[in-house]
Amino acid sequence: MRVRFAPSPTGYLHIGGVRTALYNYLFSHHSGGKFILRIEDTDLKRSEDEYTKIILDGLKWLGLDWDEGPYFQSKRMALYKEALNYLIEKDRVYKCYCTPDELSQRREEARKQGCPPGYDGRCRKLDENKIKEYKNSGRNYVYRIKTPDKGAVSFKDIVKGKIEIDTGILSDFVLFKSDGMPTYNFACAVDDSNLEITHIIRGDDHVSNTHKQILLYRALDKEIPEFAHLPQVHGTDGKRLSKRTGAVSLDEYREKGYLPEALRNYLVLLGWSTKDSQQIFKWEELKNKFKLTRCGKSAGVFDLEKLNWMNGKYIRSLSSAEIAQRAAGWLKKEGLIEDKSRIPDKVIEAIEVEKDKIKLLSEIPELVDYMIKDNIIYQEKAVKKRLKKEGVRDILKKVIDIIENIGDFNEENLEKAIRAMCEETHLGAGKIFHPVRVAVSGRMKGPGVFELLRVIGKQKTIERLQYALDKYVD
RNA sequence: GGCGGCAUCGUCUAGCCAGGACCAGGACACAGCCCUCUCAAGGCUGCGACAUGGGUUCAAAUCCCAUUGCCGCUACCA
Repeated sequence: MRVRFAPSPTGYLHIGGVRTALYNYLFSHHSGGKFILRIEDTDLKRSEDEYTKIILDGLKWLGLDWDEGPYFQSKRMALYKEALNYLIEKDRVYKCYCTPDELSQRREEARKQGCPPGYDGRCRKLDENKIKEYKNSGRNYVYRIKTPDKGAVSFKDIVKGKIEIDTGILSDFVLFKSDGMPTYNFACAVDDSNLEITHIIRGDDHVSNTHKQILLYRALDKEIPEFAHLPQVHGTDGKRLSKRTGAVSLDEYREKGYLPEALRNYLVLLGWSTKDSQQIFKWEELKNKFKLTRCGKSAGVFDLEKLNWMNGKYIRSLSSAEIAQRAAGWLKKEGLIEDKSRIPDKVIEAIEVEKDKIKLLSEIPELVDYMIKDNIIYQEKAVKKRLKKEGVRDILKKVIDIIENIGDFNEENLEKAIRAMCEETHLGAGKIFHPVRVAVSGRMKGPGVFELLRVIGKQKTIERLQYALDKYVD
């Protein structure tokens, strides 16, 4: 089995496209087939090498390595011309001299009268004089295919089932543009047949192209592959995912700190499921379990909340050292580490105690920076609520005293000593823990106080307690 | 306008093909409780859906028809 992913290099890798690529990858790996990459860059105006690089990088990052390619349509012109010549020989195409202006004018008129707006086929039978006249007036021409007037084109889609249309409504569409480039449908059909693609898995915005392409396979006397049309990915507005309703490019997710394995897992469930609605899959497991026949038919809304949950779930399953490694870029950017390849234990410890809270790699720095950096910011609200209270002065003083005289500065000793202080002073644990947390971190939220103190260290803990005492406590 | 496709909790979905065990199951989100020094995480409970109308049948989420809504295509874009 041979499948392909065929994006056009238009600037970024669309997240919906990524899901298509994923399904292709999974399908081919499920059955030991080949996953082929083809870049559809026939629209020269919009294609750039830089855009191609974005696609390749993105796929690699996600672990969707291809077995063949990338093939570039712009470099396969000989193939399309050859195919065109075959059709000319067989008299299955003709030159059309109509200008774009004429065409759009006629289209408009047809629509007004409620007729199908397709090409009326008037250049199919031009006499010699007319052709001469057109040539002399310097008109350009395109090649159109002669579509059958009667009959039906039908195919059995793996996800949608049988889809049939009347060929009568298919007008003679363009194969070669006047700039000498093949159209999408033509290049696509020629390539898919040349690359011996057995299963075409793509978005369902291509269903209506399929009939045209089948006509082309027939005209070319080529074997028709299987088709599987995946429902679209929509934004929260129910429309096609757009920048308005959320991030559409893979890079944006990458930059926010989503794990590739989490993104994959989320994406695979957007349109596919197992009988028992399993949520979390190991990569290998996914390759085994994925089946096109279990894909849904209706469009799905991209739900960022669920992605966030899943990302957190995946992050929690990693060791703190691994998390730190993966977050190295963000840590460095915020000045928490100097060298991406050598992450200090302190940073890993800080991540360890805040691990359960991480949803995105990019938010790690703000979660742990106060445990690592020297200067911290005391949040106004926290100070007011926990430090500007009666009795806090005595409590903090006592805590400093305890810590100074503690044996080993570890969680057990700390807890034992401070709990003992609770008993002694008849104060509830919160009465002591809360001010201490704010005094050493400047915040009301964070890890348990004892692990917090351990990570900060004895020296710094005492300094901060003293500082808070001097500066904030009445 | 024409043609095609789709329709189960707010969202992703299971169930539909082979009608009954479905007063519709799971997951995210939300609410409450438990745990607890805070925030999370985790556990438990709750809230919440078969688009509408007809039919077929002893029995319909499931089969048929119609309606509605949404999406896509209708280009010398891909």
